[in-house]
Amino acid sequence: MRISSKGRYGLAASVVMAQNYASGAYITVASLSEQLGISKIYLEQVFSQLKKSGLLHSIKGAQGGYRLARSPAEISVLEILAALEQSLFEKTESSVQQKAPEIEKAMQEAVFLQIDKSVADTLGSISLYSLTAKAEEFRQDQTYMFYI
Amino acid sequence: MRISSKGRYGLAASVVMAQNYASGAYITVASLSEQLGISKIYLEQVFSQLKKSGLLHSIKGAQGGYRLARSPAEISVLEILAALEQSLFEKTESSVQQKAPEIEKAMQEAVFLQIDKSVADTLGSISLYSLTAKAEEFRQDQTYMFYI
DNA sequence: TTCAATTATGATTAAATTGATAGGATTTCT
DNA sequence: AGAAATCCTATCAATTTAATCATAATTGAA
Repeated sequence: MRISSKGRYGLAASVVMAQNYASGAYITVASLSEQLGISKIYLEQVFSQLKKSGLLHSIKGAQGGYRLARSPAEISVLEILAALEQSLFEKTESSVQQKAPEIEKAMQEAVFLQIDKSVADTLGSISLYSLTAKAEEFRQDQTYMFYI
Repeated sequence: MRISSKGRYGLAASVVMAQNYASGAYITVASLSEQLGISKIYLEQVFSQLKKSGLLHSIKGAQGGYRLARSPAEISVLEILAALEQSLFEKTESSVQQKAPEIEKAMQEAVFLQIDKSVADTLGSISLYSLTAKAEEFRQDQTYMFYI
């Protein structure tokens, strides 16, 4: 399934935020942008949305930046993507309501509702913590491969 | 999750095709278009794709039309939507491969692959037959409500 | 108190996708 | 021959997405 750039960038940036969470430091968009190779002004918009959704806390001005509002273990990938991917979570609208309402109802109940449930279930069960832990594993594997 | 018009139309039309499968008749796009209140020329495109995917069989010319290539019990909603919704089944592309390959890998494995799996699982387990049966239930409920 | 660093916000642009229409070519039954 | 269909390709408008730009507001520190 296609996840938009906004979602992918937001997710990747959230992992870096999680890696820095323990330190309590506030991270600037500029440093994330460089670290991940993402346009800074675009990432600003992404962070603005994440903040609006209550996932980030920010401090303005010099020495300011962003910080996760909660611990990575208490943030699910569902929340992050829901804040950024409209189309992934909006309800599928009606198509043949007028002339064939019984088909419309059946599709809604048997198909669209089920997809939404399973996606929400799947994403809701992945914490930002576990995602970050997995990235950490990969990082170490890579280091080994590099030095052998 | 947003399912495009193509997907919704194709699914609804497939239900009608399933309702007619037992009769062995070939159904025209024109009649489906009227029955469902969908633009005929648009539905033609939808059917062209469904045919290309092997879900429909067609006969050209006068008295021609379309027919399901297999019985509704042997067709899953997954196959129908896969034929019509590119974005639902294309792999999510890379975002931060260059600068943070370990985060990219973790997202792919822990998030994107899992969503794809659960969607495919869910949709693969719904047959066109069961969807049609559900529509039939709703139709009967409606009839009762109408005459009481 | 000024300056630089930073978030915050809204407008703008360009490209891609989607939804729909149009026209005609081809096939086949009567 | 003519009508009824599928088939094919091009086009258009609207929407969404990705990215940029400009600028306001806030704040720490020299």
